[in-house]
Formats: sequence, structure tokens, C-alpha cells
Amino acid sequence: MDATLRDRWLERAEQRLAGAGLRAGAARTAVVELLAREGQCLLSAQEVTDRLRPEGVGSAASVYRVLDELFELGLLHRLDGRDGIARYEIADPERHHHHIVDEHTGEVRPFTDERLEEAIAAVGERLGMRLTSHEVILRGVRGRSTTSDD
Amino acid sequence: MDATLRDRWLERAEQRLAGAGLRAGAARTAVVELLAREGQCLLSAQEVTDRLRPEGVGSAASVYRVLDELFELGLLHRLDGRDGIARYEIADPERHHHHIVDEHTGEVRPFTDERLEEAIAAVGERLGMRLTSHEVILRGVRGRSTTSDD
DNA sequence: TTATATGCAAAAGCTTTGCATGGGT
DNA sequence: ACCCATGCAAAGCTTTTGCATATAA
Repeated sequence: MDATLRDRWLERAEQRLAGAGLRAGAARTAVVELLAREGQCLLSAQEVTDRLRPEGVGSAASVYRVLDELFELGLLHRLDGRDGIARYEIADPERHHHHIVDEHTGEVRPFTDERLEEAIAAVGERLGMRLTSHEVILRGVRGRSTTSDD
Repeated sequence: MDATLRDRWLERAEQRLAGAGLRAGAARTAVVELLAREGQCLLSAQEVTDRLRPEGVGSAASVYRVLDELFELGLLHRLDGRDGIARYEIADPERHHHHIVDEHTGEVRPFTDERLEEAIAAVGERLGMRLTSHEVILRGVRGRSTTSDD
């Protein structure tokens, strides 16, 4: 867990939430703090709710509402999975990653790639669009493009 | 509509479906033919069902089943939208595109970019993964990265 | 003839919403 | 005090599944 990232996001989140005239209730506070700690990789509403249960706060409704609020404020990235479940992770302007899924294990690994980012920016330019967000999902299996295979 | 693409896909689809020991019923035939014609851009199960209604075939259940079959056989790409709806489009090995969404209008435009593809292939190499599929979604607004804004 | 495809209706699963209550500011 | 946040339960939606029937091979 990246503590710098956590603190930076937490501060920005609280700023922006307050700035939007929203109030800090128990559920929202718990969700935000959980995300700051454990939301650096993808988390579903269900997972958030489950991890909050021990604390005795965070109904499904509140979790969904808070997650959506944070997303709308640009504080979270959102990915809609093949399984019909939305997953969120904290959005940090200075740090940016994408995901690669192992088709065998289902494991999701984050990665960053400068060349990929440049290519994407160039596409936006070429198409005459100012990009507000983008997402890349790679799927594959272990092992390079040799002929071996599984 | 690209007739070459349509015919190539149709042929490959029928081959692969037959090869999998599946039978050609009325619903599947209708779905496959519709996709060959109009499935070059994203289409939801609902949209497929609606367009098949005049023909009097294609219940929701059958459409979902056929769509999933085709996807599992690698004949369709699948994208899970923000709205919780899955959309499909025909997969052509020789042609490959991604999508850019206009945040104002919701309009989805397909695009291709060689440099982007190369960057993605390089990432797979670097991470030691043989890529089986990948998707890129860009979101933005009209106008280049000037300071104007929307 | 025999296994598969189809359609209807019911069920399942994620997410949203209505409403009364509790809690920030 | 005022208004927002919360939680429960019900509703909404897309997608899946069970089952009887029709149909391809």
C-alpha cells in the first residue's frame, strides 16, 4: 500500500467533498477511509460493504451512493467487469495505471506504460478530441508469444 | 456497411458454429445474419431483439444465448458499458478497432491506430503475457487540448 | 429418432429509489 | 433548526435458467 498516494487522495477527496457542500456522515467517512487504504486496486460495492460490516456502518444503499458521488466528483475510476459488477479504484492525477487480466486465473494486475499513454494522447489529438478519461484492459495468458501454449 | 467484412465474418461464423457441433435454428440464423449486416458497431441484446421482432423470431432468451455462444467462440467482441448493458460487435482477425465516446453527446465512434496497437503489443511482451484480447475506451469532448473548454 | 434450439415465464443478481429516521453544521 | 446522510425494504433492469415444445440432422 502506497501511503503517499493514500494521504494525497484522502486530502483531495475531503477537500472536494466539502467543496461540493456534502456532509460527512458515518457511512461516507468509512467508505472514503477504506478506499484510501485499500482502494488502490479495483474494489466492488459488495466488497466495500463486506469490509465495512465489522465496523457496523455502510449499508448497501449508502455504499452505492457514496461510490457514485466519488465517481462523479472524479475521485474514483470505474470499470465495468464482464461479470456485470462495477469496480472502483482511487483516481490520482499524478499516477495512472491500467489492467491486465490473466485469462486462466482471473487475476488482475495493474501496469503503467508511458509509450501507451503517449499513443493514446496522440489518438485524441488526431481525432480532434480533448480526452477526459481513458481505460485499457488487456487479457492474456502467462508466457510470451512463443508457440508452446497451454 | 463493409460488405467484404460482412461476408468474411458470416462465412467464418458459419464454419465455426458448424464445427462446434451446433445446429442452425431460426433464432440463431437470424441473429447471425443481423450481426453480419449491422453488427460492425456495438449492438446490445435488446437492440438485436428489437430488430428481429419484425421477422417474428428471436426471443430475449435465444438472443442472449446466441450472443454468448458467438462470444465464446471468439466471433464477437464484447464491451460492458457504464449503463450496465453489454454490447457486441463482430470480431474480425484482420480488422481491429477501438472506441471513443463523446461525453457530451454519448456518441461512440470507432477508430484504429497502429501506434496504439504496437504499444499494446509491447506491453504484453514486457509483462511476459501472450495477449488474447484487449480493449481501449477513450472518453472526451470535441476540440483539441486548448484552454477553451466546454 | 434423438439431441439440440427455441420461447415463455420465472428467477437471479447488481444497482437504484422511496421513505422515515438520525445526524452534521 | 434545517437539510443532508443513512438504512431498510421494495422496485428496476439486465441477464440467466427451467421446462415444455418444436425442429435440425
